[in-house]
Amino acid sequence: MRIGEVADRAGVSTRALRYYEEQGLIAADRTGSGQRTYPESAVERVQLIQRFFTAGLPSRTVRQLLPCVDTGHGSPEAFAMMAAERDRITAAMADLAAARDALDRLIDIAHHPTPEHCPALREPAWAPYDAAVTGA
Amino acid sequence: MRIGEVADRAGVSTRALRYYEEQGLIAADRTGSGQRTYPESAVERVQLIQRFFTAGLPSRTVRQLLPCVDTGHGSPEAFAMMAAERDRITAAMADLAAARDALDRLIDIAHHPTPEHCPALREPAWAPYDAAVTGA
DNA sequence: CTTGCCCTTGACGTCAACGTCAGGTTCTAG
DNA sequence: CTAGAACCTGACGTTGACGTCAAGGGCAAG
Repeated sequence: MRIGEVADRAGVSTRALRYYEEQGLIAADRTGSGQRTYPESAVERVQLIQRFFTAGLPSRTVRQLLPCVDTGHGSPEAFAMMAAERDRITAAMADLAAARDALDRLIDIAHHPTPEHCPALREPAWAPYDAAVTGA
Repeated sequence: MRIGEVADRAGVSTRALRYYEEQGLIAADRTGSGQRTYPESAVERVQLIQRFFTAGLPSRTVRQLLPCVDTGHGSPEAFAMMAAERDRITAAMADLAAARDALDRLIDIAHHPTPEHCPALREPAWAPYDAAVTGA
């Protein structure tokens, strides 16, 4: 498969694929004339990379991760990193949930025919998170 | 309150506060000599802004959102935007969950004393998402 | 008055994952 | 053989939320 087909099937641009190669995330064979050639598995690999990028992992981290995908085992540092990223993702999900709750509250408040300028806005319904947890 | 105290209490830099003002997210009174003065409520407001930023909302969107926080009601466009952002956040949470699952699987696979180079890696356990849903 | 910390504006730097353009080569269909 | 698609490398542009440095003004303590 050449780069265009991989791009189409994986839903990314060819520029992205060349960037991935530049970052050491995918390898490509070359034809005699220098054109890249990918195996079928490249499509899935690209989609996995995309999934990690979407989750906020930087390319440097993904680069350390992918060998584990290939070999099926990882160094202790790799484990630590994976665990750390897992925790980071979990925390990010909590942050998203908090923001969505704030939005929901805002939608709810603004949607109700507010009687006398809604006192609920005075309650720090979105603020006490850090104050309560951090306890600073 | 002057800018430094707000920054400390909200857990952001003074640069960030000036940036927020520049983007029309917070207003500040000025003393005769030009120094910014904030009310107590600024701390909560900044924390709310941070929460939205963390959730991936751009400053432009937050700027459209905050008047609804202040007035307690919003235009139909504001409603549409809030709903859209809510959906985007929900989708982002799903993406995070998918990436975390992939990581968990990777951790699980790599942690087990893999017998013969783990065939589970050959199952496209992380890929079929788009393929199955998009149906392309 | 001076030391020193906090404040001001202005402007350039950063980082990541690409987008985009330029200028040239290669493959493919007719 | 020739047009045109697809590919190549190289390099600069983009975006957002700030960081950081420069050069100066303001203000309470001693």
